[in-house]
Amino acid sequence: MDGGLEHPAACHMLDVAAVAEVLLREGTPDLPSDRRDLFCLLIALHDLGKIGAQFRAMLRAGLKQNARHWQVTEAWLREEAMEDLLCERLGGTYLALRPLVAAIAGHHGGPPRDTAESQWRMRLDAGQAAAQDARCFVAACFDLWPRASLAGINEAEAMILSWRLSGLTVVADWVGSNPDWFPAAEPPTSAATYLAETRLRAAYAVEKAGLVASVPSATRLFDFALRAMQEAAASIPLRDGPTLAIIEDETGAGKTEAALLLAQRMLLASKGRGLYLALPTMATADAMFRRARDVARRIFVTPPSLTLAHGRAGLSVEFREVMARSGWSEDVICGPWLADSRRRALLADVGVGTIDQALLGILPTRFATLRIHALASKILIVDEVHELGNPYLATELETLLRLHAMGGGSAILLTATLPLEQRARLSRAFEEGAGRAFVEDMDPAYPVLSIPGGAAKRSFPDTVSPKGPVKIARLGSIDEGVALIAQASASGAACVWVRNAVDDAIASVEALRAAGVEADLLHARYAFADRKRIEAAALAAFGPEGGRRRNDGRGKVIVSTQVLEMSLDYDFDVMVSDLAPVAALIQRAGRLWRHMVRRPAAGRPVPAPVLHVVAPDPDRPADTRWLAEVQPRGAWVYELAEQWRTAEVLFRAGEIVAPGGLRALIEAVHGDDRVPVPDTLAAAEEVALGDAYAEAGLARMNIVKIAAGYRDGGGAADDRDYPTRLGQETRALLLTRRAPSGLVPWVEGESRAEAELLSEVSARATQFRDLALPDQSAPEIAAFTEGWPDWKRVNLTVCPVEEGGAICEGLRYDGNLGLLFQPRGRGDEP
DNA sequence: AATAAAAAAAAA
Repeated sequence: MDGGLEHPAACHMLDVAAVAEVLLREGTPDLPSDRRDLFCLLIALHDLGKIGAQFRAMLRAGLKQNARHWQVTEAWLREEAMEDLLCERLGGTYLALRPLVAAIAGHHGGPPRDTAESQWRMRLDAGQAAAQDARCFVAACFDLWPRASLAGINEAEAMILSWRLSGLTVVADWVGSNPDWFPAAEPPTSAATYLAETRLRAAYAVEKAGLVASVPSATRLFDFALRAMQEAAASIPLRDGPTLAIIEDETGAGKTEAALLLAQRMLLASKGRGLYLALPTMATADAMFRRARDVARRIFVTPPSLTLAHGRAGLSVEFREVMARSGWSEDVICGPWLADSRRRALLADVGVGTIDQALLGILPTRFATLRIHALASKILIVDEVHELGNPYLATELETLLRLHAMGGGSAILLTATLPLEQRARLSRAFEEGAGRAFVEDMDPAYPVLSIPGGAAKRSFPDTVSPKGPVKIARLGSIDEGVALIAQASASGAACVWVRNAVDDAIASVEALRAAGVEADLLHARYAFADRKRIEAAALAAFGPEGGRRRNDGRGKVIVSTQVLEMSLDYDFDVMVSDLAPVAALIQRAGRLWRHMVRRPAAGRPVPAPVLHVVAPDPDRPADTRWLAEVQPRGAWVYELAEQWRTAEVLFRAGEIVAPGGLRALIEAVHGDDRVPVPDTLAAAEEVALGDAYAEAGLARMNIVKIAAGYRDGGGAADDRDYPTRLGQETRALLLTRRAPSGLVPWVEGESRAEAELLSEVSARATQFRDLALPDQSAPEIAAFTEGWPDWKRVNLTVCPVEEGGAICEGLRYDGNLGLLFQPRGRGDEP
C-alpha cells in the first residue's frame, strides 16, 4: 500500500480533507479553485503528527506524549527537506507556506507556538520510520490535489488566509471525526480510491450536519405594505464586492424588516450564504429569534437551519421547539449536530444570538477561528449598534467588521442613535478591510440608509411620530417625582419611574409607598426566574394588551432601572426618569405613548407625552457634586460631563422630536463639535477621556492581531481572560433552599441545570466585600456542588436562603425586591 | 460612593 495509508490516521486525514472539499463547495464564499485545492491538500495533512512512534505508543499503552499530535504536525511540515518539497511542488515560498501550515496544525483550539528546537526534538522522538511515512503521505496528497498552488500568495496574504483556513480545518475535523458518518474501515488499496469513496461519505456527512447552505429564494418576504425605510432597503442599488449597509432610523420604524429585505437581496447577489443576527443582549436575541422564524423560512427555497446562540439559549422555549421538530419540520430546522455547541450555532443558515458570540471570534480564545469561519459566509446583521458604543466594545466591533470584509463578507448595521463619528469609524474599518479607500461621509441626514462607497437614500417623507414630540420637563428633586407619580396614578395613568441605580430604585419604591402608591420594581439584581416573572407581569400591565389599571381604578406604577431601555414592548402614559445620557433618554422616551394605534391620544389620562427628568438646573454653577444631590447613588453611573451636556442640550430644546430632531440631539452631546462643559467639570471630563482611551487601548491589546496571522496573532486563552465586555467584577450567587433531601435550587425547572440557571443572581463583587457568605465547604453545600466542573465552582457561590429570606448577616433575598444589601448591625429585619 | 450587559468540553 502506498503513501503510508496503512496508518489509521491517514484515512481520517483524507476523510477530513474530503469534508473540507464539500464545505468549500457548499458552505463558504467562493474561493478560486486552485486555492480550494491548496486548502484541501493542507487540511489533508492536519493530523500528520499522529504518524509517529509516540502517538502509537500513546494509543496502545496510554503513554503520555511529550507533544500533542497537532504540534508534531507542524514539526513535520517545518522540516527543511519537507518545506523544500512543498514549496517546490506548490510553486511558492516558505513565507507563504508557514502561516498556512500553522493554520491547519493548530486545529485543537489554538495555534502551535513551538520553537524550531523543540520541533526538532519532536521529530527525533517520532522516529525515522515516521519521517518516511509522513513524506510518503505528503507525496500521495500532491497527486490527489494536483492543482493546489501557492502561486500568487505572498506572506501578507497568507497571514490573512490563515484565519479562515484554521476555522475551516476545525469544522472539517469535527465533521470528519464523527464515527457515524466515517466508520473505521479496512486499509484501502490506494489513496485515490479511498478519497473517491470518502467523498461520497463527506457529502452525506456535511448534509447531515446541516452545513449545506440553503438556496436563497426571491419570494416576497412580507405581505404588508412596506414603510419608507423598508421600501428603501428593497430598492437601493447594491454595490460590487463586500457591502456594508447602515440603517439609521428611530425605534419602531421597522428597521429589522428593512434589514431582512436587504439581506435577502444580498444573498441573491451571492454576497453571502446565510445570516447572523447579532443583538446586544440575550433577551433581545430571544425576542428576535421568535420574529425570525417565519421570515427565515421565506428567505430560502428549502427549510433553512436556524439556531439561537447565547449563554442561556437552552432556556428558550421557541428554540427547544425548533430543535425537537427538526427531524420532520418543513419550517425551520436545527439538527443535533448544530445544536451541540454554541460555537457551532454560528454555522447555521440563519443564526440569531448575542454580538458577543461573534466578538469571541476576534479575541484570542479557544476555537475563535471556527467562529470567524462560520461568520465569513454570512451577512452579518448587527442590531442596536448604539448599544455597543463604549470604547472597548466599539473597538472590538471595528475589528470584527474589518476581518469580515477581508474575508469577502457583507454586513448590515442597524441603529437609532449613532454619533456620526462612530459611524465613520465603523465604515472605515469595513472599507479598509475590503481593501478600498475610505471616503468619509459626514452627511447628517436622518433617517438614512447608506452604503459606504455606494448609494445612499437620505430623503424620506417628512414623518413625525403619531404621538407628536415628547416634551421635556425638569423635576428638581425626588420628592417632586413622588408627588407627580402619585397624582398621575390617581388619575388612572400608567406610570414608570426610571432610576440609574438599583438602590435608588428601591428607595423610590419605598418613598412611593409612604405616599400611598404601590409600585412594582424591575431591575437586574433578581434571580433569573423572578426577573422573568416580574417582566411578564409588567408586560401584562403595560404591554400591547396591558390592563394598565388596578382594581381601584388607579394607574399601575413600576419603578425600574436601565433594563427598561432594552426592547421591552411597554407603553406608559407618564414617565419620570433620572438624568441620563441623551441616547439613553431617547430610548426611555420611546416607551412613552408607544402603542398609538391601540391607544390614541384622546383616550389617555394626560394630554401629551412628557418626559419628566429629575436633574439639577444646568445653569446653576455646576461642580463635581452637581448631580449627586438629586442622585445619591446613580450619579456615579454615567460620565458627569455627558450628563451635564445632556441636561444643557435637552432642557434648552424642550422636546424630543423623532425622527427629525434626533441627530442634532445626539451630535450636540457626542459629536465632534459638542457643547463645551463649564470649567468646573473640565477636569472630570479629562479623566473620563483618559479612561476611554485606556479602554480602547485594552481592546486593541486583547483582540487578535490580524496581520500577524493565526500563529502569532491568535491564541487559545480561556474565554474569561479575554472578556467581550469590560465592567466591574460581578459575583454570582446560586440561591438554594433546604428540602428533606438536602439543598435544592431556589426555583424549579424542567431540569436540574435549568433550575440552577433560573436561581442565579449577580451583583457587583465589591458589595459582598464585608459579608460572610456561606462556607462553600460546608457538607450540605459540598453535596450540592458535587460533580460540578471547576469553573462552575469558582464562579458560583451557593447560598441557602432561610425562610424569611436571610442569606447571611447584612444580606437577604426578596422575590419582589431582589438581592438586598442591608446596613450592618440591624440583623435580618426587612 | 455605582448600571447593565455576556461568558464557561472536544473532535478519537
